[in-house]
Amino acid sequence: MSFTYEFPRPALTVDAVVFGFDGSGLQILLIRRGLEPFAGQWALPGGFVHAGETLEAAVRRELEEETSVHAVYLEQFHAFSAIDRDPRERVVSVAFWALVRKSDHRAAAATDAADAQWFPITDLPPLAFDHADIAAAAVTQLRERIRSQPVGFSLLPEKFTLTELQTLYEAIAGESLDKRNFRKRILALGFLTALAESRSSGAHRPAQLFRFNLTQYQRLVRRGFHFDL
Amino acid sequence: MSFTYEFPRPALTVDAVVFGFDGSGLQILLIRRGLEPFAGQWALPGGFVHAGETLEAAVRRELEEETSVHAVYLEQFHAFSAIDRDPRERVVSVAFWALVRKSDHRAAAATDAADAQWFPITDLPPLAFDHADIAAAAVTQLRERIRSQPVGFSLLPEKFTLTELQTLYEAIAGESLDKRNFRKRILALGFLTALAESRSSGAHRPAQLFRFNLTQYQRLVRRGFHFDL
DNA sequence: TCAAAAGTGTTCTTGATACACCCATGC
DNA sequence: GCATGGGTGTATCAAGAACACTTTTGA
Repeated sequence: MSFTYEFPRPALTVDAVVFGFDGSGLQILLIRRGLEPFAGQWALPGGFVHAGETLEAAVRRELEEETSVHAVYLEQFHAFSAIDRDPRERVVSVAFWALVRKSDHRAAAATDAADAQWFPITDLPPLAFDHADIAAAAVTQLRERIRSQPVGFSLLPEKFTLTELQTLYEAIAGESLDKRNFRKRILALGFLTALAESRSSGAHRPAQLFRFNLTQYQRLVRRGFHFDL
Repeated sequence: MSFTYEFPRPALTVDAVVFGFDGSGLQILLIRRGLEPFAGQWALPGGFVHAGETLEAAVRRELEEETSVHAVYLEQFHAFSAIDRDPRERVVSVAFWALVRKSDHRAAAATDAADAQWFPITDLPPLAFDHADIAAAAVTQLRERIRSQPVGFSLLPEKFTLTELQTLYEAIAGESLDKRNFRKRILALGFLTALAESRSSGAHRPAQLFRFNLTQYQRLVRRGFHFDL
């Protein structure tokens, strides 16, 4: 089956910058390319958009095929269209960033099949195509987004401690925060629910567990609520 | 000349939501479609992306061809990919929003060639395709953006009064602002330069003119400055 | 009993808000 | 001299920043 067109069309792909959190730093999921160009190099997961699927469906499919991770949160952020970004032909790529709960995904966490691997954002290998630019843009977006949207929770387990949450925010912001002020502010927002449980992890006082209360958050938003940390 | 591909490819277009300001309200530039589908209906300017041009180049070309306006500011904001958004074939469109100085463009202001026309954002006609969604998304983005980026100045003449600037901010935010507080805040940001001139417009005290000082703004940004009105 | 992380309040400073009158001009 | 929009200051309040010690547990 082949298709004929009047004018040459740019091909359309999607690429995903998948973020994970290992308890101390932010990471990105990369795959090792098998084929030329850039064979053997690390790249973002992604691929061509099929004619019958939306961009988001294409990203989800590619993520499933190439890395078997399930993104909790997925958001489109920019289309990259430099003329020579792919040496083979003209390709425009719509980039997404995604958040994954590594804790939920034993499979994803263990995607050490040598062809998919997590890398700390502070220490990425050389990337194929313009993927380094795409990854950098995604990090910038995530940094901005976390200040005003409750996206961070998609990187943590359902139940988490305030210290874990703070560590995550510090990893994304790239600066350390005052413990008392962080707790005051985040609790004052009113969409964290304290659970009856706590979790002990070593020779010290166990930590109170919390979860993100989505319905409460949505109720606040409907009342015109918005925050800026 | 025709081109053959292995798999059907979604076509790629760009669409532009062009904002202008008439001194009292925000407006969007629309064109009347000549061809089916949606012949005779209003639509956003835009069209197919050629193989040798970036997305931004494609928008600028289409804007020039269809409306002869020159966008001072142009920013990509979202790719729209619903399967059936174009009844003819599969089309993915990358949408941009653009800011135009109507005051500079006698031509653009006079694009009343019946096939391109300004409409107040509060009173848009029915639009072709999913263009109403695209326009709504652009307005949302502009509202958010103006709070933390000095984009508004691209809608005003180079020289403007603080009252004009305030009226613009009020039109975008959709709420009225306190005159003294607005002036205090906007001047405290430190990137407006007071000119030696003033402008009189009727039987009252003439207004001081200002201009946006781009180099000063960039200097501030380099020092980590950011604002949130 | 010691080490290690969890948890907690107050003071001070800064920025946001609310608010009312005089000024310069053209008619 | 009057109507019209331009221009200015202060007092109050709320939110953010700085800062150090006690608690609970396991080893």
